[in-house]
Amino acid sequence: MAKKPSMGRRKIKIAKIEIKNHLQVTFSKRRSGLFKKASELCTLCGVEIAIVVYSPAGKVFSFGHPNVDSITDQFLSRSPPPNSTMRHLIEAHRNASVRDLNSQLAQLLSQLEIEKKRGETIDHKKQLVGQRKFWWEKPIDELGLNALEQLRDSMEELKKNATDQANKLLGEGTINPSRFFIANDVIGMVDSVETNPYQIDIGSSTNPDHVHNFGYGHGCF
Amino acid sequence: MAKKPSMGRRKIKIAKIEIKNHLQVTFSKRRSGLFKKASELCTLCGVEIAIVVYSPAGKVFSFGHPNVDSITDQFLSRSPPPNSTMRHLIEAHRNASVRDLNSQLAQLLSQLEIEKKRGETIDHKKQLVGQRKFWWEKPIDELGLNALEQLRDSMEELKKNATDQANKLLGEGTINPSRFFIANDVIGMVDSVETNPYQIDIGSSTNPDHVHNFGYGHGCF
DNA sequence: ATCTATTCATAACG
DNA sequence: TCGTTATGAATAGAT
Repeated sequence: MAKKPSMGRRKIKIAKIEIKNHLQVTFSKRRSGLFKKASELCTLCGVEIAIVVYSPAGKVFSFGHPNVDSITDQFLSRSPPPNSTMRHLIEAHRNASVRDLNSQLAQLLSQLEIEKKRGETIDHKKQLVGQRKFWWEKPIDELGLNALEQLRDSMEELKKNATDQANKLLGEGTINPSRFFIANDVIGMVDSVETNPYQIDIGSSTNPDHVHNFGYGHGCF
Repeated sequence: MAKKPSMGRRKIKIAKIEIKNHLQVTFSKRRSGLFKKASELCTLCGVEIAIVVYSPAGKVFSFGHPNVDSITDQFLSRSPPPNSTMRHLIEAHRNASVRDLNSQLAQLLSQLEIEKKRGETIDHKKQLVGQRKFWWEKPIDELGLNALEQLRDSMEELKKNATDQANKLLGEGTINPSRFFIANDVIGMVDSVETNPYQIDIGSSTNPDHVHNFGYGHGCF
């Protein structure tokens, strides 16, 4: 056999791939590569990372990692608003217990409100500058916020009770977080929510070191 | 010059680097590498990506969308994908077990992160333009708000499903479900939230003046 | 930060 | 999607 000429890797220009099939392959490969790099960075440097990718098809792929040993707060003093909250949320999430999902959700929603307000502010500026009136704006704003608040409240209550009840049904005298979500040293990857050929192994994180198995599945922070 | 025998790259074990100096260098290098990869993936496949990294020093590094230039505009003018995300989330919620609530929360978190990034991008753009130049670019301005509202709607649905499920669970118990979920304006006493310093006023709805039911929160969601 | 030898990632193909 | 191969890229270690 004279030839096995796989042209091997060839240089490509970084521009949008047009051939759909090709694009799909590349996306898949590079996504894996990216997540792998991220996981390595996590392990090597003990940092916290969150990655979210929206595929062209609208699917969502995400990667997250807990393992936060080094959390200083040089940042806290600098940018107090959303990020610190975020960091807190993530950090807290890693120790999530069933009952705490409640408060975490609350925080999330609070954050949402903040973001929403930011958006409203933008709209408001638009008013000042342009010819936009505020006839529809205010009603909608109030509506949205109010709805949001109610939603938040209800959800908190709901989730609290739901989780409590669920725990009872599951026969948990003592809430043991790790039983459900925790895998502190496990790098979690959340694949697009539906197709999950693989299952994440939550319980047996026997070897924290060699966790390259970001089991495609619901990940934990 | 006779020789420059750098040992060249050597294989390393993927485990936490202890030598701080070394770690810092590696972190820096790999972080940029990661971001570059992300950028390429953005360009090649036209996807949206958000990366947040909390360095061991507590610093925050983030990578938004694409590389600010090429794909940003194109993406911002398009309808945001969050829809499908939430759809999946909601769908997944049907089979939600307590355990899955965790991953869903993670998804929401990620979603929020995206929104925040988007907002920052918008703000940044406004600055560059001079605060009042392109207000006609409504699509861009409204995108964040719109996405947020979609999120809100989706969460309502999520809650609805959650409620159903919770009621189902409670239906097997002795407690009357309606006591917990049927009255949004009567709740107000969520206690598992105060543990968090960043928790904003949970809006216990104790203020009658603010409780308008704009059609969003009647009874259950 | 720069350089080099190597390892790692991956484009094209089956 | 998965495996193979040759090549392009990233980067560990030292300067």
